[in-house]
Amino acid sequence: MISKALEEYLKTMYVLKKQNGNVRVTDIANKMNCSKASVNKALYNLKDNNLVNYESYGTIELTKEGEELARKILEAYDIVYLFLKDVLDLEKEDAEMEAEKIKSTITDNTINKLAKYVHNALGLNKLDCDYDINKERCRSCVRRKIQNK
Amino acid sequence: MISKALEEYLKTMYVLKKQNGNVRVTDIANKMNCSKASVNKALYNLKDNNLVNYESYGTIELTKEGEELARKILEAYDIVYLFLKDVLDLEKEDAEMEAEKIKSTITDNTINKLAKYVHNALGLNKLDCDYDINKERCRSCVRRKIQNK
DNA sequence: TTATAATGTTAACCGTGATTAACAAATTAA
DNA sequence: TTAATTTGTTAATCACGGTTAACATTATAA
Repeated sequence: MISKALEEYLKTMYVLKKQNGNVRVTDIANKMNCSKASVNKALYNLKDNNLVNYESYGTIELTKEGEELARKILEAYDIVYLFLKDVLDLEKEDAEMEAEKIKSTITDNTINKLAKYVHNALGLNKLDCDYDINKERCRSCVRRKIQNK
Repeated sequence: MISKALEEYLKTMYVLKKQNGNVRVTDIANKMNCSKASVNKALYNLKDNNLVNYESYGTIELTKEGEELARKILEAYDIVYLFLKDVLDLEKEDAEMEAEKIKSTITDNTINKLAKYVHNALGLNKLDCDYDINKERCRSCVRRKIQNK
């Protein structure tokens, strides 16, 4: 089990890869509002956990395992975000911030139950996830999560 | 704003006071599964924040401010717990663990919205019983619900 | 092609929250 | 009342996640 902090780095790398096609220390640092030194540390830590491949000054690549975990983290975020925004009726910005924190603390089981609940509360066709990275992936992952239960 | 770790210590002190009538380093350490040294540190840290009164080898007393914060923390826990257990249908033990973590990360605003939602979803007393940290009504409403289980 | 700029790395450091181990103080039992 | 036990304190240390500042490497523009 890696730390919540490392999960955040991994998630950001995954998103940047989808967005830009590549992943760079500077971009991660900008996105996460931290120093490049911190990113560098995190990078080698994730490498030790077999979640990224990396050599000094080289390209950052998520391993298969790393990608799976990143996707899982994003799915959790999506579900919590949807709940906060569309069920609890939080403002978009608040929902984003809170989802980020909550998704880092709860178990898979809770996420699953929440997904089910969100699905029922909102209706299958209306799963309107406007998480800005990748609408299709996000929507389908939430739907899949829900339908599998 | 004190840290989540310190909030936990404060909460535990409040509960022990209610339970035993007094608060002791050893009891806190046992309840929180940590060393007495850690409790001691936390104690002086809370003292610096005017949340407890304490002198070496003396009795531990929560200040007015400390009691208020402790109550607020417990209220947040109750709301989240109720949601997880009775709305999401988690097992009691899971709901307890998850509520502990979630309540430490979310804002008052989210707690308020969640409280409102839980009240509606479970058909608790009055709709005008808006959750509010300072409203005794609401707290007792939720407490009653929890204790009925 | 070489200076300059951008990018990435490393070392030394900080705060927080935890630990253990040795000690001090207070309480309890003989 | 004194010895033993329990309770509380302190110092030294650790891991983690972060920082800055100096440096190394790579990329880019003249």
